[in-house]
Amino acid sequence: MNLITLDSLPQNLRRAIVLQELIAGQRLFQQGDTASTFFMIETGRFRMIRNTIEDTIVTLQFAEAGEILAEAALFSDIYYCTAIAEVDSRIIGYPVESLLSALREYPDLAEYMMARIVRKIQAFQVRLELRNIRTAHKRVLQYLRYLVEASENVVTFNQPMKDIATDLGFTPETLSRALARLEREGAITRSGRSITIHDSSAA
Amino acid sequence: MNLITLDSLPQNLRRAIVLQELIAGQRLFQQGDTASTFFMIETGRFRMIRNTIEDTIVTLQFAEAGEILAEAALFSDIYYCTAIAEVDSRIIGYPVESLLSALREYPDLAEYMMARIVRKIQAFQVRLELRNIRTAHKRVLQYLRYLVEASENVVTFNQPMKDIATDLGFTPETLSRALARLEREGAITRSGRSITIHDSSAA
DNA sequence: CGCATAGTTGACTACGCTCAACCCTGGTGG
DNA sequence: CCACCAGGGTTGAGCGTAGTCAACTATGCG
Repeated sequence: MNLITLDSLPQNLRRAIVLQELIAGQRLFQQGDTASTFFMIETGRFRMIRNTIEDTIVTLQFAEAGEILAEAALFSDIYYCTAIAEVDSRIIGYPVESLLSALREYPDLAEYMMARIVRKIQAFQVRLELRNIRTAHKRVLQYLRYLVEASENVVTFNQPMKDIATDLGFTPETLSRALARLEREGAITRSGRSITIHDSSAA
Repeated sequence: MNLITLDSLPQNLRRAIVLQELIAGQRLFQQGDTASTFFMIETGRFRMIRNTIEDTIVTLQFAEAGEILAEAALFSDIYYCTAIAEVDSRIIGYPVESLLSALREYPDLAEYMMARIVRKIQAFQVRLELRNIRTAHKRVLQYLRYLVEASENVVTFNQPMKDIATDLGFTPETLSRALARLEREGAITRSGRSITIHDSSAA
């Protein structure tokens, strides 16, 4: 949980931050609202959605504990998407003006923030790369490979598989079939909410 | 062309930058190389590719003049993808150490850089949102709407349509059919490399 | 003029989506 | 303790649409 620990923050910023608890289903901010706060998730999970043309709602991403939220708010005056708590969650809010001035004053903080944002770009790049894999079972396998990340070959999900499916750009049915196929072919084995990958080669 | 103009840069950074010319097809850097330089495109266009499992090569994105390249190099020791010049191009290279120390010293520069990176995140988000639109002609139409951006309803392409197709995640054939359908249905009209959109409503 | 490449169009295939039924689990209340 | 219910997950059948392969045209360049 790679947060900026509270006591390492500059005084004036520390005084400005706002802690907030949300229950499942509650909205942190809404698309179109004036953007005055930057967030970091302490516990829980958020779903970022966006209503596009012809009132279809798309899920842009899920943000887990430790991730930053609404980095665009730093340089924009409105939120361009809506954040909904998927489960009970706790977040830290940084008023944009306070944060910006702190970033000017404390190069360490600025560099840390930059690194966080860059990492977020990479996460998007990975997701886009996955979308280029058309066949379901291959995309799913590669997704799992990214998740295990050289640690153990086991990945455990703490969210419903249907959310994994939307994250992958599939319907729950397709994901289910893909996992079944991967298991049948011996690439993975499942037990409960955990999946172990047998061939975790390739980056 | 929103570059950091050379004479507004701090002295030591200005001395460190490296200008480089590449001809079409030349590689700026390669996946796996040690990452020591951050780039900004002055003129031209680059294709970022990545070889993934089973030697399939995917195109992550195209980067145009004015865009930044390899922002991940700032906080990583190797490049995670390969950049190839699509056309003859000119780039500015900033050695990572020089740039990082300049960012610490000059808050304006740091804030500017952060804004650039955040904008890049938003670009990825848009692209991911587009990928959630399954039917080709709808995705293409929405893509065009993002491009026109409230200016005139005309967008002119300076790159082959097959590259637009890969950017959209389609084959050239599918893009061609989608454009033909949109024109047939009266949503757009084409003439040469320009497309005018008649119904540019919706965000 | 000839060649290479991009774009278009057609026919067929393949794979993910949709809709539907069914199973299984966990939680609730009688 | 069991009956019931709701939701997630699985499986099946059929459909729709993008991919694939191929042929053809158009354009630009040597």
